[in-house]
Amino acid sequence: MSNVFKAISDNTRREILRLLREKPLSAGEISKHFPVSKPTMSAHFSVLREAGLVATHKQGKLVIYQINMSVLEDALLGFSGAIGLGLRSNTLNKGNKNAKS
Amino acid sequence: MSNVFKAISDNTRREILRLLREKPLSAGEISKHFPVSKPTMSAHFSVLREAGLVATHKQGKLVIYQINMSVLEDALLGFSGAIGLGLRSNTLNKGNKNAKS
DNA sequence: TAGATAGTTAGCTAATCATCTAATTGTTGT
DNA sequence: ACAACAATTAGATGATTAGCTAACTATCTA
Repeated sequence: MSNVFKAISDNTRREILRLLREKPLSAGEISKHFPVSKPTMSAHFSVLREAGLVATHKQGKLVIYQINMSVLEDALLGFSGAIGLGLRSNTLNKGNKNAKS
Repeated sequence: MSNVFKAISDNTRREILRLLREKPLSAGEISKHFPVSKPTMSAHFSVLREAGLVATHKQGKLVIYQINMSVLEDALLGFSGAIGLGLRSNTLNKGNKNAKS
């Protein structure tokens, strides 16, 4: 999906995904790590959500963001394959896409 | 490198890389595959070149573009690692980054 | 119910981007 | 030297983008 590449073309959004690698985080917790306004962060979240790279659920007044590894994997692997770059998914993570390590 | 992700965020540029997978091509040969003007294509080539994704050499009046697999591999693998997505380089292609298949 | 907190939406701006046409540079062949 | 061809540069334009402040919505708690 082209939206995935647009989404990860921005450094702030790549950093958001990196933070989400550890564990799901609320919008506010994520925003603390960046020197930009909350509305700007919210816009970044929208881009990531529309690309399917993150999923959300509400928890009280918090909105929890969670990374969606498979969408990222599909895009990267698909592109890598189309280009003839032989990237492979790590079999250790198969069926455990959100593994911390 | 952030420029790599910007470069591959555009569909035309991803297609250019896909064409270059087969073999090095001149600017004109590449341009034939796209419904945009030559100057626009030239601008796309600049973005790819500045990201280090392609290298060029002149051959008479032709400018030959060649894909640089290792830069792409480094960026994708680096990001994949930072995010905790366990992509690995295909060992079959080790030391043969420009392999056709 | 009122105040505080979390997050998004609305509306704006400056910068970047993809695209175009016209002009320029460089190379080859006659 | 000149015509033809390949490609880039110059310069303009409309669209998208990342950023901001202000205002709104929703939830919790005192």
